[in-house]
Amino acid sequence: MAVEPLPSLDRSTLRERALVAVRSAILTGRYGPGDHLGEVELAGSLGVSRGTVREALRHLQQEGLVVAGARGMLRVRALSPQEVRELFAVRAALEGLAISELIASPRRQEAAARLRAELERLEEDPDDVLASLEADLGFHLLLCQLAGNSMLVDAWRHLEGRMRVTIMSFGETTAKGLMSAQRHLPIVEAVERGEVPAARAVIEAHMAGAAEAYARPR
Amino acid sequence: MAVEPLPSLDRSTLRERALVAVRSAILTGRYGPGDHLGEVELAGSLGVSRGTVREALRHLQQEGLVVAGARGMLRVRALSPQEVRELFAVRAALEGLAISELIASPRRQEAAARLRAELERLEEDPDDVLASLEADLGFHLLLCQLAGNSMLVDAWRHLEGRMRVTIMSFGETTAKGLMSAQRHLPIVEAVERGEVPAARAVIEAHMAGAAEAYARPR
DNA sequence: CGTGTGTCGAGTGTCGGCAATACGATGGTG
DNA sequence: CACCATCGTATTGCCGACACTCGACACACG
Repeated sequence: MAVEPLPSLDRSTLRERALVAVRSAILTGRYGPGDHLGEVELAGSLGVSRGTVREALRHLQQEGLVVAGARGMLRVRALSPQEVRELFAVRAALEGLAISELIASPRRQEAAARLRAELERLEEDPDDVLASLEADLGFHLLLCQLAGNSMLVDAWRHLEGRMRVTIMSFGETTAKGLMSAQRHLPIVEAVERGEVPAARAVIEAHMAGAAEAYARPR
Repeated sequence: MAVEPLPSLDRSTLRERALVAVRSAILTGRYGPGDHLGEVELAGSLGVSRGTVREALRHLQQEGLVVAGARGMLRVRALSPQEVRELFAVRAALEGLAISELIASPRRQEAAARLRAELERLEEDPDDVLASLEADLGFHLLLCQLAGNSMLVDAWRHLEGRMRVTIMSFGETTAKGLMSAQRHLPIVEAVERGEVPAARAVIEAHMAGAAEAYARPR
């Protein structure tokens, strides 16, 4: 008799799978900024219908990864240096909120410990840019999540895709120094010390540094 | 011969029109929180195909006005008091950024004047709740736009729908005092004076007040 | 009487096709 | 040679139909 409790099946819809497929195709550079994302082409290569791809593309459009060009054709978005700066400014505002809510929470020290643990992922393999990016964004997302504000997390995620294209569109060189554990340590320390204004200043400096790096023309 | 310069035609797609139709149906209370939004029913009453309605619904889902319930069925979202507080906290963070960027800009006084002009709309007809809501949100949106940060505007708009359902779900009574010009005047004055920390404090107080009012159970 | 099974209605998921539109090539014309 | 009408093509907008899943209910069977 079979006692093995059969692994639960993948319940995701085709639309969801198409979404992650197209998103990661963009994020890995398979499609670069400005490239045209044709419904028929994508539907063909993914092996699904146009309608399905369409919904995925609309989702990405709302995510800001894709913009409508002439005749409603969708293309991979290219962020101007100005927009990159704006993006990081908004992130700074959101994460500034996160850090002050975190500090105000009773679980502050526990949260700081979680963040400190997350930092280790940044140290693991500094040469693997992809892993470092995941660790970096993971750290900042965790910061938002620990603040316990679901709307904040949602707003942050709304920016995530644009962050990723921006960072990925740079070569390895730029990203390297920015995603080190050392650069993130002050954030954790600020949480531990619990001084809100100082903590916000740390976040703002962190973001300002990144913004300038990524706003430089390639 | 016709010299009348014929009004330019409506070039919006059916999808866009379906989107605003469904959105305003929700916002005006035609569908209340928890109500089921069936594709077939909507498609029928709007006179369009299911696919078209579907895209509109997905958009609203990303906007946070609609959530997926059992078996993928979409329903109008109901925000908990906790979520309402979170929402206003994020708004405070965003508009805090707006106000400080605005103050830092060289066009500060001109912007303050624009805001002051916008205030008048709030005074026009304090008894018309709908108009007051438009004027209120218009004022805050203008604040973000004047900051000249497109990502900020985008993030703010991402919250807009949820703001509207929250406010509309209250009767006239609650909303009245909150949307007065008098309550918004300190914001303009803070911009004029140009003191960033004070201005942020004003915004935060403004949002905190609104949050507590709308987080009260009905 | 409980349990498992078939059936049915309601809904969403997915698809392929037709229509509309804009763009570019092509060829004709002054 | 410049200009313009025309046609083909690439691409999205929109639709109707079929397939699948789920939950509720009835029903036979032990």
